[in-house]
Amino acid sequence: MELRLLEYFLAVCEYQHFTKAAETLRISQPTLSHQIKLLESYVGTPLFKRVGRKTYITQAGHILLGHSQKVFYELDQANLKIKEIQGLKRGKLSISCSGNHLITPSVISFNQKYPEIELSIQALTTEETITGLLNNEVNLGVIFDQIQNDQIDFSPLFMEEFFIVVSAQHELAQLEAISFKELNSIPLIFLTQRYLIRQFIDQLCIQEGFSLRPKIELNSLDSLLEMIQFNKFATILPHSYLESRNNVTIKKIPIVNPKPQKTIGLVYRKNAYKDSTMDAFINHLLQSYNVTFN
Amino acid sequence: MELRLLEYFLAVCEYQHFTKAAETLRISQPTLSHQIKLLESYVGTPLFKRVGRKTYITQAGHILLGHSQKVFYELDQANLKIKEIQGLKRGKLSISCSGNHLITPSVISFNQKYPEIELSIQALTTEETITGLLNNEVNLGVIFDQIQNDQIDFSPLFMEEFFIVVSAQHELAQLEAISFKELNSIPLIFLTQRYLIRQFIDQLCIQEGFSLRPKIELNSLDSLLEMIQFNKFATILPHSYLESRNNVTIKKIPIVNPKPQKTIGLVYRKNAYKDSTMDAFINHLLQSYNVTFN
DNA sequence: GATAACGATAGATGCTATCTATGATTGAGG
DNA sequence: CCTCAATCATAGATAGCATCTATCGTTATC
Repeated sequence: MELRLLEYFLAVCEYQHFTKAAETLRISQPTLSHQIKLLESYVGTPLFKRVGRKTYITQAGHILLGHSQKVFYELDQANLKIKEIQGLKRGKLSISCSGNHLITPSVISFNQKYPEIELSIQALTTEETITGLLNNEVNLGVIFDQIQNDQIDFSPLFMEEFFIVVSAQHELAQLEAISFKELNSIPLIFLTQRYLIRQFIDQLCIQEGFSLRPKIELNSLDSLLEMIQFNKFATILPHSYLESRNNVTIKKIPIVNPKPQKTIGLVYRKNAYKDSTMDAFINHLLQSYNVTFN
Repeated sequence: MELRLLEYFLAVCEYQHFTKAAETLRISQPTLSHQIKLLESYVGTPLFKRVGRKTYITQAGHILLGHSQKVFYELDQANLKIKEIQGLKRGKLSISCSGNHLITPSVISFNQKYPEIELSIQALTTEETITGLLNNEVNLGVIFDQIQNDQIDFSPLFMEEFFIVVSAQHELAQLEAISFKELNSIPLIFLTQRYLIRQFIDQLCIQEGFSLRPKIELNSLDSLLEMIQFNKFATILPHSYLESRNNVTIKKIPIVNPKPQKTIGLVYRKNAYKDSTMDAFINHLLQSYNVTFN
């Protein structure tokens, strides 16, 4: 049975008159009669009582009428909601990032602009983000670069710089800058090797001819920051994270020669259809960091 | 947009696989691809994300999925209810009769047999019943005969006999029978001339050479019965009514020579489609009165 | 790098919704 | 009682579209 038949049916119900209904439907009266007959054969019972010049709806007709109206209501609703998505009045987006701090400001401004769009943000490792993207569990990722996967598109957002971080009472607190090599002799706490930040710094150390030996390894930036407060250790943290935790009791010291920095970028599935929700968020992020966007 | 497209869409959603969906739908894969594309052009946005060998549902697809399921639910419900009507598990019937007493026993037994069918019964004059039938406000009527309307079908149910009725203390209370002519000399109360019973008796009187002059005219059988209790008057009432008001304080006396009687019959619109509800009630009535039914 | 899996595309075909013309029935008016 | 207009049903022709088979392009997998 087809929707067209139900449309015809509703028109006949409205006018209780085949000829008038056919006119409004812009079809010929024989066609309408024929199609209603077809519908009646589908439901197995007459829907109208044709007596003389008048047409009445039968019991079965009344029942079908009610449910047909609901059918069209559902279709209208679906249409409306889809249009809302296209107009950014509705939507969902699942974002994965290597540290919430990377996108927190953008997320807030995006939500102010499009308050009806639901954002789900989770901090995951770069690896987890990629598998999430490939399994379609995640729409977007924000990660450090170095991705070599031809399924994934990468767009640079900004350059992340890494600082030595100590408490204000630490012996190094007054230094203007620290050269990279000095890391070899400073008592450090740092992230575990699962983290791309750690891997990145480790690699730089090898290039500089030594290897990093943190006194303590932890698996969250927040834990590192907390440990710093005991005045004993230094650690290395990304600039954007320090911005998000504007903490006066700590001191950040630039590292020089070489300056460790890394591109932060947006990743999503290559060739994937970007619905308007995703498109809007991507553009918003690029705009936030003054990246030219297409 | 057609329901077929939604069926195809649901199948693809279920399997997330065009070829498998096409197989269960018993159509070819190219047809399915083509039809889904058509649906996507109708809703104005992709419903599936085809990436490599895998197929994912888009946001818009999810929305359409939910509403499509509701659409099919509504259609199922309509179908179910219509089938229930045909199986007499559901239904409505509007009945008009010249006195509820004519069908009370049948109505009760019908309700016991088909408790889910709603009956609306109203006592109206024969004339009102006929216009009700013609205006489609009433499905069935039970009336005294004499109907001359080629729009209406008449099926006899039983023969109604009319009795002289007096209180047990009335001076005529002991008579075995009264001849029709004696009505001329008995102080009577009777229905107004709007009633077919009255018209019928009036006509018989004229045939017998006199005219009826009731001392009081009333417009309900119950009022007549009440008046009788004052021992002063006699009245004429139909047998079926007296059966329904089994009142020991009154006495019914047969009228003879001629015996006034009248066929009670079932009326409904000629050529009208009789749905199963109506058919069941008609057959039930005919059976109740041992009339052969077709 | 060959192969299998899978969806998209192209062109042919058959079903069916649609049309016009006409018939049948009904109701209103002279 | 007859005629005419209104209304829905029927019949046959036609055109549009869903469907098919054959084939291509791309993507994983061994």
